Amino acid sequence: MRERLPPLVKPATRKITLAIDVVVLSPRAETLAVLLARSAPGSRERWSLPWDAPLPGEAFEDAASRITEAALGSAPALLEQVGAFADARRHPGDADVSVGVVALTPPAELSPLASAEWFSLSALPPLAPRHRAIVDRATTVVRQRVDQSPLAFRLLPPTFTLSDLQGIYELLLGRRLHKASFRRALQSSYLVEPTDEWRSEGRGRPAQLFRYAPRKRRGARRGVRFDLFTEG
Amino acid sequence: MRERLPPLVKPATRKITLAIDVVVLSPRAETLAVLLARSAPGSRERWSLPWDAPLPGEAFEDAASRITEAALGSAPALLEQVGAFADARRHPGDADVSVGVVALTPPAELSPLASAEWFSLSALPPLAPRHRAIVDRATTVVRQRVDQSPLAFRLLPPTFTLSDLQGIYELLLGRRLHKASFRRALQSSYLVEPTDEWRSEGRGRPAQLFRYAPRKRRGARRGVRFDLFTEG
DNA sequence: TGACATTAGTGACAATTTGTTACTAATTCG
DNA sequence: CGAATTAGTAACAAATTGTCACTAATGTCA
Repeated sequence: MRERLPPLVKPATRKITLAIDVVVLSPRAETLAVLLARSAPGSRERWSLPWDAPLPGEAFEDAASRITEAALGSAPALLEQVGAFADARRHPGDADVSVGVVALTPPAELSPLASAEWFSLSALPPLAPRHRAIVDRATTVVRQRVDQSPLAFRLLPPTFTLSDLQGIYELLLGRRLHKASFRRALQSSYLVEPTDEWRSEGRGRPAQLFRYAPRKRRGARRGVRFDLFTEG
Repeated sequence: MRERLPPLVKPATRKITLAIDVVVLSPRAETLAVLLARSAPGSRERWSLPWDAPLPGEAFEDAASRITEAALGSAPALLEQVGAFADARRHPGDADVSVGVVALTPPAELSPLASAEWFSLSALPPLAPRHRAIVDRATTVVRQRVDQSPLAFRLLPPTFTLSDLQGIYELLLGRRLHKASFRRALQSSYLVEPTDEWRSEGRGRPAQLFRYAPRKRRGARRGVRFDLFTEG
């Protein structure tokens, strides 16, 4: 019904190519690992993040889930967008713009598909510059969100010991935590509940298994922390 | 020199349109205000976020700065990307994908350009659904970053009183803060330094003016806070 | 002029949270 | 069996944070 008038602001006329690039993270052998896909022969780098163009009408998260499944064999436990990337840095498929997504998945019993392999975050092979930037951004985002969202629980099986959980936090934060303090904080957060199962892991006292089961909490309401530039 | 071989993974072939949509925020009359641009006659909504397609080769931040300047008359003090948006929600220019950017600017003495106007965040006019989503995301991002990055200082003039600063934090956090605690925390953060100027603001004791001048700090190294789902 | 309202800035103490030590418990290994 | 190993916790010390009550410097107005 409404008339078509020339807009004051010019509409977006330029067409560009878009890729979804996924950083799949999983704990593996005491470190965080990234899933990389073998590149086509003749590519400049031998490995790349799993990526693809979104299908028409497909949401970013759906595309990221599909891409992860194609490389890993199963869907990830959590997806989160980490931003759009368009700097001059080269993309393996020469996409003009990339949307970076981080995917978390618990340690897999199964291997990834033949064309993909896990690499420790601290020992990545050469990647296309834009992929390198997306990996860096993804790890930063994960570290920042670790105590505002239940990320850590997505990197564990449905039941886990408190030592397992602490290990994930140490992996993500990159530093050791104190056992008693960690458990006390967890206690007062009402995020987990005990199951009646115990797991005997080789030697030492068996550990009780817990599950992620967040309950209502009295809001904390603290003052400002000015956690600016926390270095060292 | 390297040969061109057909890649295993299909390259991104589909072309799409891209817009940069900017949420310009500024404190205004005791609340946070957003800068909106008057829409072209015949548009479905009368107001929209300032937006445009990026120029060829132009970085997101540069585009956002240019777009802000076109609506506000001056460049913003800080820009931060808040993510890519591609859900079915309608964009005023029918862009397939939007990159949302939040821009912060101190309270302006000057009015924005004739085609733009400030609206309180709590009383926005109807916006295209995708713009609405970008505004919501931008405010969430700003609230989350407020104590990890010097956002608050970008919403103030170069010199300001500690009461001004506390007011910005209260605006951003949406709750009152305690004066003595706020100042003590600020003290130990080494983020501001006093000038030798004082400002008399109507009645009451004059306040000393400070400037943002972050200095080195011993890293805090706290344990995990599990600040999950802090509600109420 | 001088009381008082108003805003800035701070000292001191209480309440709470966090860091740490040192213990007890339950298991495997030899 | 005792030593080694991992889980789990009590108790205290140290640090941080919440709060109150105060002092300071101005404008207002009878």
